[in-house]
Amino acid sequence: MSDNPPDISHDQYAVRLQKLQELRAAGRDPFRASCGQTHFSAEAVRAYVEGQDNTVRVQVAGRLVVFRDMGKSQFVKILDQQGQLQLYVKKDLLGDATYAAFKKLDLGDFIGVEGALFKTKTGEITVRVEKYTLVAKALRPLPEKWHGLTDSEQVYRQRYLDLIVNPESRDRLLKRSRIVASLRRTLAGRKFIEVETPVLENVAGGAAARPFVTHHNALGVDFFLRIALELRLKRLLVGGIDRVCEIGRIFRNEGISRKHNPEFTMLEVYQAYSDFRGMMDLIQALVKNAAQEVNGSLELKHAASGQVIDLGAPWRETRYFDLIDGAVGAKLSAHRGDPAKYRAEAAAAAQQLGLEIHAGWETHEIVNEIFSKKIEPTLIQPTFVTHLPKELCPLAKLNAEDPGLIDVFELIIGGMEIAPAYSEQNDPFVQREMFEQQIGEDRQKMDIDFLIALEHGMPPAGGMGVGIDRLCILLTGAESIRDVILFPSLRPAEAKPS
RNA sequence: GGGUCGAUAGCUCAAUGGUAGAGCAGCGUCCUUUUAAGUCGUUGGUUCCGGGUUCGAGUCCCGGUCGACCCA
Repeated sequence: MSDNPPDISHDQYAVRLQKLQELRAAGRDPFRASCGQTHFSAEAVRAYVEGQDNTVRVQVAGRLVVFRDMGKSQFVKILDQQGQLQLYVKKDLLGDATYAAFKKLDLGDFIGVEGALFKTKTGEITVRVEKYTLVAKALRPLPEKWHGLTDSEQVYRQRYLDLIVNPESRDRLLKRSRIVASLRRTLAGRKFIEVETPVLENVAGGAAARPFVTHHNALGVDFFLRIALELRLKRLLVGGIDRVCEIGRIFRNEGISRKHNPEFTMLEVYQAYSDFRGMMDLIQALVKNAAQEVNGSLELKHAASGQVIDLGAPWRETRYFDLIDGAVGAKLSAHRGDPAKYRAEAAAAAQQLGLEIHAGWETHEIVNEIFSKKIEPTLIQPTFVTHLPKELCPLAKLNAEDPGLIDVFELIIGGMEIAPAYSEQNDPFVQREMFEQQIGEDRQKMDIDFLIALEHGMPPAGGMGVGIDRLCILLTGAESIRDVILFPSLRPAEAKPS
């Protein structure tokens, strides 16, 4: 009579689609259902009263991720934002028809259940299911439950799958959220006002980096995506907001690496009447509170070096040129007064250390190459590097004793730059001169309005930038910035038919 | 931008230049306290894409795409 139906048993999408159509034919659309939820998974486990099986009732919901089917009963697990929770489903509790329908569910489906808590003979707190509702059907199968998803490309492009099957990935997301919340609490406790300033700017200033360019159609002008928060926040200091901060996305049109993503998150803080030394106190509070919040400890394992980073010990403070002289093994800094000699000695020292230097580099760039290649990676314990050469930042105050240096620190932890801080330059004449030296003749790059703001008077201030992504790498033990950024920048995927 | 490595079933991985396999998932069976549950059976492949060498290519060569790592 009729043809045999095609064998779809190998096609998991087709099998699931057929089940969905059968449900709809029976008048049940799982995408229209909803359910109650009294507890998340971890809350349900905590709600259990020891020795009091079947007394505490809960409604829980989540995605089915484990089936252990024993015929007339089965243990299954659902996953919600707090983790997994085991459910026990029995035929004689649900009745034949309902139990048969439950057995047709697929891994990945979302269900809501109602029942009482009990403890199994192996000691796992479990919900004895009395009622269930399928609330969303999954048409595609989950990745493998034991190994999870390992293909890094799929992890980044389909982060939702990574979050479902790799618990450490979900943990990192949760930790990042708590780190940021902790930073906000610490700042609020010190009376900082959090603001939001524009991402689209006419002049991309406050740092040395290539910006992204975009276009505004109605105005007919190009905008730059911001490369720093600094110049906007300092205008707010001028405007009388004495302690101001912003946690914001910034964009730098530069290379991608384990420590760099084109868009990343920066915390910048500005505190009037303070200076870079005041920022030392603040950053220690920010980092220690966040570490305590997320790890319950001030000790961190630094995977790359095997060392234990002790945030509780006094943080080392050292001068930039002391580190340089130490790495070079000679008094390189003694030649700073003699430009030709200084350059020759710096180049010789860099070459001796096996560094490649470029003919066009300024002397301070050669010296900083020594710093970033030979010194920074060795600074595992928290280290404030102070008294940097002024060329490295045109927005900081010059040192009173040595105007070739600036009143700043660079905080290094785990071989990574975590936070630079300055005594902020508020002399409009010096600031204009520093800008001119930095950008030369290119008036387009000069933020004139910022200079006007300074002429209205800006209080002395300490300012600091904290790379949130890098702080998260440090505090979560991640190997790459892509592990702490949910959707890292990638090339477009080849269009694949589904 | 350069170098090295990688891409095989939905996922995790095998496969001397000679019939593309396993585990999980799926499908069918047994099992009412399991812990990567177990048990018996079973389906499933554009080997990333395009060329080339060869009697024969997942494997060798060339080009490309995407990713990882290192370097700039």
